[in-house]
Amino acid sequence: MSFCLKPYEERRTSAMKETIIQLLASEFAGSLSADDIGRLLEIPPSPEMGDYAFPCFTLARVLRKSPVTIAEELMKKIMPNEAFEKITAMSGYLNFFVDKNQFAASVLSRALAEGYGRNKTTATVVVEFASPNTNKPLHLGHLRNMSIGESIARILQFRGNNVVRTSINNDRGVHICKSMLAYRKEGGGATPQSTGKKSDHFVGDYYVLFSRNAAADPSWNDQARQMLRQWEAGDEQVRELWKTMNGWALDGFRRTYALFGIHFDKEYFESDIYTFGKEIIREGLERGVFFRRDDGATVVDLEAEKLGTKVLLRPDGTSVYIVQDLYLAVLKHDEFACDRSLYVVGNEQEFHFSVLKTILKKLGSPVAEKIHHLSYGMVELPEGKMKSREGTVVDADDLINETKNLAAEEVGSRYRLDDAETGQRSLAIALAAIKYQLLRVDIGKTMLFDPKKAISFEGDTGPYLLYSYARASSILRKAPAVPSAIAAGGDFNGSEIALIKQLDRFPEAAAFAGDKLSPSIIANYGFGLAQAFNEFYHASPVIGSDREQFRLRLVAAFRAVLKNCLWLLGIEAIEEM
RNA sequence: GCGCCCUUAGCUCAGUUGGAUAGAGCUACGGAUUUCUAAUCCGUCGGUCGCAGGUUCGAGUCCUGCAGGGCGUGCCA
Repeated sequence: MSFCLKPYEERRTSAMKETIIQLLASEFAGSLSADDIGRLLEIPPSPEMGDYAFPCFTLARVLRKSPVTIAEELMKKIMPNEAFEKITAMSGYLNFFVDKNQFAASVLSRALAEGYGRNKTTATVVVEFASPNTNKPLHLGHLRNMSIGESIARILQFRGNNVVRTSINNDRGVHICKSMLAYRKEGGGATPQSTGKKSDHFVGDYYVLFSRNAAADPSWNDQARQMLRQWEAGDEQVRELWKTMNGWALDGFRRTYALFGIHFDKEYFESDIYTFGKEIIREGLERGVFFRRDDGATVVDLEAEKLGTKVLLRPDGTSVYIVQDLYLAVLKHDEFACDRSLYVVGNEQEFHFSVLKTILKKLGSPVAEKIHHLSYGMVELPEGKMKSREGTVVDADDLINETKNLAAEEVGSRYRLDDAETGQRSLAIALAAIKYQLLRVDIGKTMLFDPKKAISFEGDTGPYLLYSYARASSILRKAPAVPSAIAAGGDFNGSEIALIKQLDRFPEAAAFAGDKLSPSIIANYGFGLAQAFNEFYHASPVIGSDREQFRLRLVAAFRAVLKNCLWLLGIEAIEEM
């Protein structure tokens, strides 16, 4: 099921398209709505064929005429029209050539105005992402998750929503006890401070140590389970150790979040909420949605929904994971009065979320219709899947630091800068490279991440966008003030028109990205925009040209729109590379 | 076994919800810098859109079947 926000109050299409839609809508009053026409309108394969095209094939049946005839008749009816240079009828298509002066003036004034591409819907949306386990440091998979979560949050904000960023820390359970056990047995009192290790990596090392030991001696697994029982019984020493190590893990995560440029409005902890949800269980039993099985377990029958039978409480009365998720879903809804509640979670949990949603639905909860699993695909390496046991996991901090070092080399080979400036630029470039790489692929798809290519700074990459932005900034820095109105019209060259058309498409791209909850739409649009700019840059000198005034405005508009694209991707724009 | 997802150039990916001649980046090769940042730009090479049917004036896009791959199908989280 696709997820859509409320209808848009503001015009979401391009100026050019809107003009054509209105024109055609008055011609087809009754037979075709403005929406229908908007859907049918397309961009011809080449600019020589027109700026927009309207295919007449669907009308052929209704009007009992050939598409060719319809196109020709329409052309005669519409022309002359001051908005168009000409309109031609070609093999069943009606091709529109817009008046470039009017078009350019309209696009530039809109693109330079405040709020270009935004709208005013005011829904509240909760976006939950990151949600790490506190037993090992963040890895590449978390970086995809975090990039998606932050970008989605920003896209929704940009589209007028009130966005709340949350994370649930999975800080209890047997996997947490594993690193605790290894530390207690073999840590020898070492600390992150004493070893100089980043604290979450320090914790992760003991998780690895546990895995190694448990492989040789399976009794380690029993000891971990024993420790979990002690934890649940409130054993003071175990709780103390847990507090300390969780603190280390969380401190480390927060440093990575800060480095990566994300934050949360609210963090939840599994240890706080895992015992709750009894109220939901009681309600379900009362209503006959849940029932008690012979062995004492509390279960819900989802056979009708083809989801099997789900156990909620074990025979001993302890609850399974989904109960706390039910609780948290309701908690977030009550706490933020949200209209939507999104979960950025990997696609391996699709089944879990359909169960969660179905149970809420059976309970008659309004939350059921508001939650949406934003499922994303796994990240694979050239060698295949990442496996923590085999040590093929790409660590988040390591990746950021290595990419930053490579960016610093690139910066250093071009400019003579002090360390602080080099550090700042290379971090921005590295993050742009990583985030863009992770966001350019459709979120639903499994993606391949080649660390060697991730640090490439050429072509379809984050640094390419940054570089384009820096070039535009450089022109504007060196130029006289940008005029507030177009001084020159006249003959537009191909690179100017191509760039203007690309700018005109931004509101459509932003709206579409918001509808589909898809950062890759912004990434791909932004790349196309930067490409159009770089082509313009080579073909059209700005400063000192006889079209300087107009081109300065064009560069300023480009810079503003690209800056928004970068922001929507969670990427910081820098003025100089 | 069953359910969901994926398959487009050598590689990585787009393809605006069914429209004209399927695009980009990387790789390889060849070019562009007295001029606003060459992390750029231009050109060449590269396609049975996994396979087979179907619907349609029109299919990479929708439907069915098949093949290959991934994920799930826990009283784990």
